[in-house]
Amino acid sequence: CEGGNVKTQMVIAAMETQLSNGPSCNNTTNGPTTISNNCSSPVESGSIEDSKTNLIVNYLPQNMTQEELKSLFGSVGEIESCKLVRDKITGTQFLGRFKLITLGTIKWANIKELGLKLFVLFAGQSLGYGFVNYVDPKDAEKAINTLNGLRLQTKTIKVSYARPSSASIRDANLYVSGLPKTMTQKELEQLFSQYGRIITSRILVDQMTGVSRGVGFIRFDRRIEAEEAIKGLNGQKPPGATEPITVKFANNPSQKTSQALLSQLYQSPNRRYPGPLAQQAQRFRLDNLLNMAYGVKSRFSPMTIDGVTSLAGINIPGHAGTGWCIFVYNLAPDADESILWQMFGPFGAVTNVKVIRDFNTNKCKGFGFVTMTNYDEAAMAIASLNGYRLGDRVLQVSFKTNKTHKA
DNA sequence: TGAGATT
Repeated sequence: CEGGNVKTQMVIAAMETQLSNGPSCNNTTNGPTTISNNCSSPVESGSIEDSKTNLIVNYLPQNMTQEELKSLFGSVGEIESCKLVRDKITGTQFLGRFKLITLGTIKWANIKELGLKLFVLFAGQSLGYGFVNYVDPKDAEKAINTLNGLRLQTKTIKVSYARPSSASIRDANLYVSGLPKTMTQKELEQLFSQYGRIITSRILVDQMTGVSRGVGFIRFDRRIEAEEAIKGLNGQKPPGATEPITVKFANNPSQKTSQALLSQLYQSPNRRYPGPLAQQAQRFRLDNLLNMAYGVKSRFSPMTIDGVTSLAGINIPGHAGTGWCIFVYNLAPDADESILWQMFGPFGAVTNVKVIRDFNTNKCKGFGFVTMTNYDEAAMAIASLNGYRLGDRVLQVSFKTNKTHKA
């Protein structure tokens, strides 16, 4: 993770499993027969004896590794243990005959400069905080004195004693909406401070105008304080406000979006486009995700943030007004339109396909175009079909760019 | 509904 690039390690692990009572492999199932959650409860750690040696370090730079953290804090004294907290496995679910393992925070990622929107799972990436447990309490104290407030890249790290982990200090983050646009962060804190100790607060602003979006976050020290603030402030009008505010617990992003992922994957094209390739389409998605998750070298190319940013220099993908134009490269000389319909149809509405042929031989020149109506379906088709082996060829599939326009 | 404060 160097040079400020956004690294996305994995997108999702989707693992095909042979369930003992599951359908056979060539049986088309249209949906989950069983949904189960195998989330194990987190192991709580920390103890009284650690309270003078164990530190929590917040606001670490995104790309800082555990080794770097250890190196930095090791300069103060001998470290008993050190851990950078990273995104982790969040759940296991069954999707028909597929076992779906979600390995982190799943988000729609907007790649604004490319006009792309991708469904990406951020797994294994730093959550921006960590723990350092010293052997000697004196070193812990020294680390607070010398490293708290240290500037690292764009961040100012915070070093403080970690409390023994317990449920009472977890999930104390609140989402607040309906705030008056004129309300400042300080006023927001004043409003909430009556319910407990505020750790952090934030008001979201419009990126263009800098004007408040009327939405903010309040992180309390303790869960119970957050609960009391919801009771006291949800549906209430702040002083001087004309509208009531909404106060609720902030999303646990990975959980919420896992559901979105499930419905996304389960949005089976089978019903609309019956046929042998329809089943493959879903299979492609899962295989593709599996490969991305495990870094398996295979016929599929992971479509990660990195994969996209590596395309920097290519202009906004081709939106022709009538739909999203997709460039398909490395088709065989005898390829025809029907193969494009078959491959892309299962992913959604296809309005046009074209194989580019040599004028004299009438053989395919190795590439073609597909136009799809809906962005999300086009993106999913690209993510799934890029790297797909068709016969003895590995296809390259991407949004059409200006570079290929003349062809 | 952002970054990232309880492993």
